[in-house]
Order: sequence, then structure tokens, then C-alpha cells
Amino acid sequence: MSPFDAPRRLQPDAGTQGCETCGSRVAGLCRPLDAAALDEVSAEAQQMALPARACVFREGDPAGRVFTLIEGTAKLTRLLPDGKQQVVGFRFAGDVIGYTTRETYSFDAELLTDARICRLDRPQLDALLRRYPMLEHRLLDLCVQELTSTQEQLVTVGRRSAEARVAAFLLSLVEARRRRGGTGRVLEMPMTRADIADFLGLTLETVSRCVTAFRKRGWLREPAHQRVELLDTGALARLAEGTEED
Amino acid sequence: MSPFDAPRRLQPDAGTQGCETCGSRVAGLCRPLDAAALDEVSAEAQQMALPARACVFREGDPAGRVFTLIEGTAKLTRLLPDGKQQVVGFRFAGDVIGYTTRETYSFDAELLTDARICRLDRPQLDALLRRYPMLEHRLLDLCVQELTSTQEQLVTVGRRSAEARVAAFLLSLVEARRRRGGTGRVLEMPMTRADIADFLGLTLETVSRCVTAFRKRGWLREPAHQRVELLDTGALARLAEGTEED
DNA sequence: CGTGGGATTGACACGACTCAACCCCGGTGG
DNA sequence: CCACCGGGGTTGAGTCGTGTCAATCCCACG
Repeated sequence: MSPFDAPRRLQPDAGTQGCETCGSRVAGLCRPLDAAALDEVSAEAQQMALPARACVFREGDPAGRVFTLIEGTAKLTRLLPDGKQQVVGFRFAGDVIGYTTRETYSFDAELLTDARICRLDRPQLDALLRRYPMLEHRLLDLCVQELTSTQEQLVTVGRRSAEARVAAFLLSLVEARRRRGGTGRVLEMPMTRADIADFLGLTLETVSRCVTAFRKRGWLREPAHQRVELLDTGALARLAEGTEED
Repeated sequence: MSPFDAPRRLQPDAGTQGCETCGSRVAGLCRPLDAAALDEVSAEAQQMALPARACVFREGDPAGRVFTLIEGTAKLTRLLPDGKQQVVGFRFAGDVIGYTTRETYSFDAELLTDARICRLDRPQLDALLRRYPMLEHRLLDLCVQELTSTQEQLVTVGRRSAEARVAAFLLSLVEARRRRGGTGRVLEMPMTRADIADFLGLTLETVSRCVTAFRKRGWLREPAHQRVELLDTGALARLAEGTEED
């Protein structure tokens, strides 16, 4: 955990102006906007590519920008005083990251893969919000969704066994991919065992043991590094729900 | 868990029209409104008294109303398929309960004490939102706060020891009371050990043991049922942060 | 006086953590 | 070409913190 290991901060690799993808139906923020409004947003927004492990922003940074993840995966983490970290969520293509009404961000956002993101400065966003009130409604909508999924995560971490947590996590990956229109049986899983453990309130060894157990039961395969194929989602779902042996 | 034990549903005991307290500086929702707007809200809203254990709404109910807790305490819970419950939060006087952009509520809201609440139907709220855009901003603000505190709770449940969780919980009670202007050394604590356990992801026995341990160390007293006096918040804070014996 | 809900306490079991060894693989440099 | 290295992952042995189960207490209430 030396300063040298710390993920380096966001550094625009190129000042690419405009951001078409950002306003597309794929992206979260601008979905309700019409063409004219989209043009306006695109003119303000900056798109940029960032490498894996780059840090988009840190807990405590002034919350001066909002980001849309166009491509790639990110993890959101909070740090405990004793150095342990809790992953509060993962974000995928299309998700909005870093919107808050607070002065500062309340978590770190770090990329797990090479990614493209779209950046909008707060003053510009605020102007847009004033101009298009439906945008504010959209943000509220996204916030409610995040709140609901965080509460679900609280249930998972608070009340389920290690295996049930891992099963629920794998199924949530399927669900996340379905939401963004993914297809096929094989999932991308760019997070390490440690990331998953920090998300589920477990240790990386326990996560590893659970995955191994699932594989031995024939519930999943790992055709390659950071790839999973779920062979029996039914069994995983029953385990996640705790309806296995009651 | 027989149907007979189920908390009975909300039943307006009297159709008291108007709701001054609902728009006061104390209440959460209407804080940014001016006098004229307040009158308008008050005309629409219904205030009512409800007994302890009453259920304001249930997970899955159509989300047709928004509530402000004027006086009393409530717990918000989610149910697991296996019957265990997770308390996702407690709410106190001044807090808004049940606002969501979804079709249905995503948790149960149940009163821990006799309470007064203020009720507003969604169509009326939506009309108000259209009329006073700042209200929508206020809701977003509240939602972000909830999200942040739920993430904090995730950290607590995911990464801290039983004693650290209970300590953090007690301190959060102090903080919640401070926010609503409470004073004095003795806290109201209307939740049972089981409620606290379901909030912290522990069993009620473990919570009981932690409280007993704190009492034996002289960190708190319980002058009466559902009352706590914290005698050494410093020690509790150090324990909650995990900075005790590192 | 009996009843029931909440709380406490104890004995014991077990699931997850800890610590440690080891494997696998890709990258790097001699 | 191969040795070395480091990061990620797996596996094992042993410990310990919580959960589980059960007995008991306390007190408000009918």
C-alpha cells in the first residue's frame, strides 16, 4: 500500500471534444433528452480513454464532475480507518458515476479494465439541469435504483452464508449484463477474488473456495482468466435464496 | 410468524386535515418551500396518529403515497425468502419515508413507537413537483443522503466485528438525535435487540452480549428500558473505527 | 397470579478467518 | 532460452468469533 502502488489519477490522454455515445440510448444520464438537448450536452462533454487501474476520482475529492462509463468496468470503494476496503458497487457500460448533491465524493471510483468515459463539469451539468428539469428527474430515478440495489447488497452481506453471497454475486453479474443487452453464456468478470471478497464482506480465500466448490458441483466453468460460464443458474439461485435444504 | 402476529396495516384513526408541522423547518421534504407553497402542501396532506407496531406500508405495495414522520421512530425492513429480515434503516422525526420513482415500495416501513405521520398522495406530490422544481432537487438531495448512509452501513456490516458494529450503531443514534436538535446525555432507543441485530447483521444474543460488555467496561448505562446513556463515546468511537488495539 | 415478550447468560458447534505454502502464468532481462 | 519475479489464485491446517440452542430472569400487563 505504498504511494507508488496507488492507482494514478485521471489524466486526460487527449482532449477529444464531443461525446456522441454519451447521449445515446445506451447511456444512463441523457436517455430522456431530445436531439437538440443531446447536441448541447455533447458540446460540453469530454470523452476520454483510460487504462485499467486508473482512478477516476477519490473519496473526499471535491465533487466537481460527473462521469458516464461508456465502455469498461469500474469499482466503487470506501476505505476503513484500519485500511480495509469495502467495495460498495461495480459499474458497467452505460452507468453514471459520481453524481452527488454533496460537496465531495463519498467513495473512490477505480477502473478494473481499460475504459472509455465521458466527463461533464458540474457547472455545465447544473445549467443543463435548470434547462431540462426532466434530467433532474432522471438523476433521481438513477439514485433510487442505486439505493435499492445497495439495500439489496446490505441484505446479502448481512444475512447470507458465504456460498449464498457468491452465488448471488454471480447472478447479479448475469443480470447486469442482461440490462445492457449482453448475450451468450460466457460472462466477463474483470474483478479479482479480492475485489469480490471486499464487495461481499468475505476474504479472498473464502471466495476462491466457494468458486471451486461450485465448479466441482458442475455449476460453472472458467473457460479463461476473468471469464465464467454459469452452467446451472437454477442451483445458484436456490443457494442464493437459501431455499436449498430447508 | 402467524398472520395474527403481523403488524396491522395503516388505518387512518381520524381524517385530520392539514399538516402544519409537515412543512416546518423540522420536516425534511418541504424545507425549501416558501409560505404560499407550504399552504398548498398543507391543504393536500393528511396528518394522522398511529400506534407502535403499525405498518405504514409493505414491500411490494403500490408506491402511491409519501410520508413524513413527524414524531416517533420507524424501521425499514426487507424480507429474505427464508424468513429472516434485514433492517435497512431506522427513521426518526423529520425524515421522509416511502418516496421512490418505482411502482412499488422496496421495503416494509413499521413503527417502533406511537407516531404521528403526514401523508401525501402521489398524484398530488407529482403536481407539486411540477410546480416547484426545487422540491425535486430536495428529494434528490435526500436520496443521495440515504444512499451515502446505506453505503456506510454496508461497510459496517461487511467489515467490522460485532462489538465495532454495535458501537457504531450507538454512535449513529447520537448523531441522528443531534441532527434533529436533541439534547441531554440519555438516548431514546425504541428498537429491540432483535431489531438492532437485524440492522447490524448479527443475532440478538450477540448484540446483548456486546451491550453487556460495554456496560461492564463502564462505557454506558441503561437507566430504564429503551434508554441508554453513553458514558465514554471516545472509547466507543475508537472501537468502532478499529483503532483500539492496532 | 399467571402470561408473554424482551433480555441475559451459558455451553457448544461450526463457518469463516488467518497464516502459510504452493501453483500458474505472463513479463522482463541476463 | 531460461531464470527470476510478482500478481493472482488455490489449497490446507488450525483458530476464533459468532451463531445456535436452551435455560432463566425480569417486568409490564391483564
